Amino acid sequence: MAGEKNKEKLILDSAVSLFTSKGYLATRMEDVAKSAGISKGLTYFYFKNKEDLFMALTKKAFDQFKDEFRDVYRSKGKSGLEMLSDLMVKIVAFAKANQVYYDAILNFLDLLKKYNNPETRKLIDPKTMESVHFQKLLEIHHEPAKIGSMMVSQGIKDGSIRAELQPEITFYTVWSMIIGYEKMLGPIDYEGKDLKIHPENWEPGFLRLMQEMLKGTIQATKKTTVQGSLF
Amino acid sequence: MAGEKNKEKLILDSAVSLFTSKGYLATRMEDVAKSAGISKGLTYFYFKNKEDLFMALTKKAFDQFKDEFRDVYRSKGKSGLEMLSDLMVKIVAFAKANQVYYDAILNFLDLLKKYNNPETRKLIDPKTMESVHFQKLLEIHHEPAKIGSMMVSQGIKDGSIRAELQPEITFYTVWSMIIGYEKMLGPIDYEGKDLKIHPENWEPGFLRLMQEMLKGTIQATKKTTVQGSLF
Amino acid sequence: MAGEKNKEKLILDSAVSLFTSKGYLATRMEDVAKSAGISKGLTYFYFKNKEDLFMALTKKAFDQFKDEFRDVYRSKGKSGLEMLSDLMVKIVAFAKANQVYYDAILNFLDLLKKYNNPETRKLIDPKTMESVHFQKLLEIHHEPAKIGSMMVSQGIKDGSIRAELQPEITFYTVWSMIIGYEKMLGPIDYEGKDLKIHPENWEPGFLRLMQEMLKGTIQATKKTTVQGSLF
Amino acid sequence: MAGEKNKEKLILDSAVSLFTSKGYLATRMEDVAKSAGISKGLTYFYFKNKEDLFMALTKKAFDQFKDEFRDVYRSKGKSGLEMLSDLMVKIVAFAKANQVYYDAILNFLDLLKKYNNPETRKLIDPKTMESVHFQKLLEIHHEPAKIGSMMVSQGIKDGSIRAELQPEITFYTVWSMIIGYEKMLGPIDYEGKDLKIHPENWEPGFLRLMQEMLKGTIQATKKTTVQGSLF
DNA sequence: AATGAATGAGTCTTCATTCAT
DNA sequence: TATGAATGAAGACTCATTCAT
Repeated sequence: MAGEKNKEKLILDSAVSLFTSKGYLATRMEDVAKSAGISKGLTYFYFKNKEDLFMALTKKAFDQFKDEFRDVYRSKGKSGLEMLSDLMVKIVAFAKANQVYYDAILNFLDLLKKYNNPETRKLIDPKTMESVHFQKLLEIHHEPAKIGSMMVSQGIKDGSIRAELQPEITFYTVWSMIIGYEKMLGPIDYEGKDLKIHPENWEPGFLRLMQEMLKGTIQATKKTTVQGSLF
Repeated sequence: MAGEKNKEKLILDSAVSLFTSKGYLATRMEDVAKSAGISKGLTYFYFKNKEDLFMALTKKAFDQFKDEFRDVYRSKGKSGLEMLSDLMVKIVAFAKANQVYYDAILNFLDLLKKYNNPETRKLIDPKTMESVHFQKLLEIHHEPAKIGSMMVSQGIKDGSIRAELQPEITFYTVWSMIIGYEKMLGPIDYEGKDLKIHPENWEPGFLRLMQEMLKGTIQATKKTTVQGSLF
Repeated sequence: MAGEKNKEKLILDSAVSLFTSKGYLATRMEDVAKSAGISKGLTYFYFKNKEDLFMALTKKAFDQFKDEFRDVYRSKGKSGLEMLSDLMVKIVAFAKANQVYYDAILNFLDLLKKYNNPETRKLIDPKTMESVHFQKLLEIHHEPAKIGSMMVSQGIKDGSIRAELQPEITFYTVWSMIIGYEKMLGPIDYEGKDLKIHPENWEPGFLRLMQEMLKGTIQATKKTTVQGSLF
Repeated sequence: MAGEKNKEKLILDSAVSLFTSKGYLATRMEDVAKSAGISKGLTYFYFKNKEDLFMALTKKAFDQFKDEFRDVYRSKGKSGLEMLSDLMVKIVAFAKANQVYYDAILNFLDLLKKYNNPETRKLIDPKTMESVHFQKLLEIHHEPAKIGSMMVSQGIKDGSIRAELQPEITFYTVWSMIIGYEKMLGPIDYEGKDLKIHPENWEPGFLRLMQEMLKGTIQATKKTTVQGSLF
């Protein structure tokens, strides 16, 4: 159709779509090609192999993820805590709206853990290691976190976040909480016999804990609450 | 004879060992059989298929996970917060010592998320759905969380944890933080240009945040700290 | 049909048949399997890969080749020169009757040349190097030559071959001549404008040269000629 | 311009270089193009396909091979046997210095054998048959042999080679011996348990046999030996 | 003459799973 | 229970070749 512009993007988009509906493993390169309206061979012209394609997708995921961070950081007239709260909302929304991207990011974090441990580095697929996009990711993956940390710094400066907190550590803690939260949605959604927890019940509690963790002195008066719903 | 149950255990142990060293995908059923010293065919006598084997492994992981919870809960003379703190240490240690089990548990949480969403339930491998062990897991997976919640209740009762916290929600929040923490160890280990964070730096901050989240009134005087190192 | 005895042999025979009619490259593993009446997978059960199958075939070729040598060497009442002459006839006949085997042997000689040169050894397909049959061939390939050399020794002892000749060197020279002869049949068969050479013309001259090369003192009287036609 | 023929030569040279280092099969047309500094498409402008390129290369090999023959034949003041001896040295040197060319020549001889046999002619790749260069080769391939035969005739005339030998037959026999010699270098290099033969040992014996095969009456007095080393 | 994106037939290879014994 | 030969669907990847520009 109208998609003659960028073959690379076309392939990537097809991959996202197919990974979403069938999963990475169940998606064959030929499916991707067909869905993109091109030949199988051309897919290999643009991406060295399936892993490389997935790493390219992951790279795109990180870029987009970073954009979300940037958008929040650029918003005027917000305190650091408000930005951080907004960011949390955005991240959760991003995870919901772009499952494949979000999973790709989490998968990359796992890769990173293996990569950083000499013992486990060899477990990483050589194809992955050789991917240019993987190498690029190694360079840029911390960028979102960097922006997130800047939000915390901002919060400390404007008094919305406790002064004694260390920006990077604080941001990573928040992010890790969100990641855990996302993972936890599985069991939380479960209708156990004795344990009746639903996201709707968890949400406010989770949020309150998080905010109290961060709140600085100003908060007592201004009484900031998260804008929009996290969930 | 007494041999049956042993064979099953033998297979499972072999699987754990191989999944650890090569990963689930790279491990072939034949490898498992060979490592267990039995024939390929017999593996299929004890486990319907590879997915079923993995679900059995996951079940075992949950059992062992639950034992850790129980052990902590049984310890005498500890406040709720102390138990929770001990539990955190135990979980992190468990994750480190039993990577495959821990990954299996996280994988099950992902499955659960898909399972609970009618839209995504169909993405679950039919082999998984048919597994007896998967069905069993659906019944018992909340047990660890149940014990964890009891610790929070205990903490509220003994004043070590804020009274206004809801036990289940609080426990899941704590657990989700630990899960996120684990996931985050990948990027945290990274030596970025501007962002110099290492697990050793993150640890204390993460812990403090967590404890302050929970601390009740007693704490001011008793000054509880986590026993042992989380990491 | 009746071929239920030895699958390995069945596959090998199918391979020979197909390599003969289509060539090694043009023959797909699936063809071999189909021709053998088995599944593609089973072919890989018996042979690691296509190269391995080819090396197994080469091994068989050498075995059979060696048998020809042994048969000649065992023949009673023959002088060394007569045995050597018989052998030449046999080799040429073998080459004609078992083209694939003969080509496999020549191919192995090429491999050997590469293998013995550290500079070119890396040009050998890793699959070939890893083949058990290739390793076996490295051990046994000289056996035919050993028997051939024994024939020369015999000839020197019985006076049918010049005493000053060195057995191994002489045998290898003879064998190399046969190999060259075989290779040369291509152009010799050609109807050039100026050069009218046909195998029938070449044959006697080639033979005479060869025999004169070897003849000892006894020959003058006994007037031995090659039994049967070389060609 | 003068560029056309240069491009063709450029491609051919690149092909030789790559075939030498990686082999024909492992060399992709794209590699050849890249190495020649041109586009893949242009390669197909100059050569119909990969086979055609290889046949062009073979043609060049024959031309160069023939030049070697001519050079020897032109040398003044040499007897026929001396020329033939010189030629042998040259051929072996050529094989060593231009492996790809030499292999291409041998490959052509195999093709010729198939071509001359109606049964096997159909086994030749149609691409090869259609190649202009292959057709040309059919016409000119005997030229080196023609010159070689003239050397033998010369030797017979000047008494350095036995009068009873037939020139063509004799030359082909000599050539075939050299071909066989080359092929045999593989196993000869092998350190067998019982068979300790090395090229250095084989050389003199091989040469002596060859010379005695040819020597005429004059030789007894003149005592010609091969000039330079064959190996 | 020259480019290089695009094609797609062609093949090897893997491995979970079955089943006759 | 136990074996392991046998199956066959599935899929990644290559590369000679074409052709619009």
